[in-house]
Amino acid sequence: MRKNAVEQLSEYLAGQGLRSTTQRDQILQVFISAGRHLSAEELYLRVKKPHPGIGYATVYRTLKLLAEAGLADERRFEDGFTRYEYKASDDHHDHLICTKCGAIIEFENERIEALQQDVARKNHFLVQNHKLELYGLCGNCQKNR
Amino acid sequence: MRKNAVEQLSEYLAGQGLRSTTQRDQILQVFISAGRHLSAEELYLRVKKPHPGIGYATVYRTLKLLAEAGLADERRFEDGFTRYEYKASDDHHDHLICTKCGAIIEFENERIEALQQDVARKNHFLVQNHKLELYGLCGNCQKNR
DNA sequence: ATTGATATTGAAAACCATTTTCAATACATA
DNA sequence: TATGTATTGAAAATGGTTTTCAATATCAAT
Repeated sequence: MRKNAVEQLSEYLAGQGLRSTTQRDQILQVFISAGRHLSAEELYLRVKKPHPGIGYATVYRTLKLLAEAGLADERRFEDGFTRYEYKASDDHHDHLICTKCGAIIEFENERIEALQQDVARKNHFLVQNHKLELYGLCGNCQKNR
Repeated sequence: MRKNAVEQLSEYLAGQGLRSTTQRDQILQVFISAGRHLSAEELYLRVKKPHPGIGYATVYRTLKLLAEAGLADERRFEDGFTRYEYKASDDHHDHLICTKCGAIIEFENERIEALQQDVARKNHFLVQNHKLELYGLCGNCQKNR
């Protein structure tokens, strides 16, 4: 876990006139130490164990907050619910998603990113954000089909 | 409208042991003649005018059917609902989406697609499908900000 | 420290796009 | 033309997410 993630949240909150709370800090810590691509419910279940008092709604609210604060990325794959992942300051990555077993593999590719910028430029478009997902079969699922 | 879209649907239905119905044909025709990236509700409203008897659920059901039949692509952008677009046999394209005015610009880029295949290959992954969306500001919205 | 204003919380209810249910109807095969 | 069943429309249900609301906690000012 990044040393100052909790601080980073505090700063964001202070800057917005919002308040630091123990729940927010606790949720953030569990979020960071948990695996990637968690849904709100998955995080809720993990948070419940060490902090049984925390409610469902607070987890939802905190995840949105973390996204606003730049500490999390919000992603909607095709499985019906929103997943969040902890966002290190500068890494951007995309996803390979197995349609059979649900495995999610991350990748980065600068050349693709560069070509995206070309496309945007040609269309007088200013990119703030992007999303690239390749759906298909992972190595394992190709064998065991 | 492609000459034989209705036929194409009929063939799919027959092949699956399903039935052709006037509603399905009517919805398909409105779907094709309407603009792209329609939500179920938007299509429902357009279908209502010439065919007031058709119900909401039937539009939903037919859109899923068209997707299964290969006549439509189902896409979830970040605005909360599923959008469909008529799928010509072989074109694949991706999207630039304006976060301010909601405009959707389509583009194709073979070099990006080729690089995607490279990434997949390196990860022993077999791509069935992909999705690339660039979110940002369109030319107009950059000016009028 | 104490107070006061108000942001936040947990639980339950509300939301809302989408799906399902169900009785009535329409399609396709014999 | 009759028969079995897929399909329909309307309404209810579903399910992830958001909102409501009274109780509580935070923080700035005292």
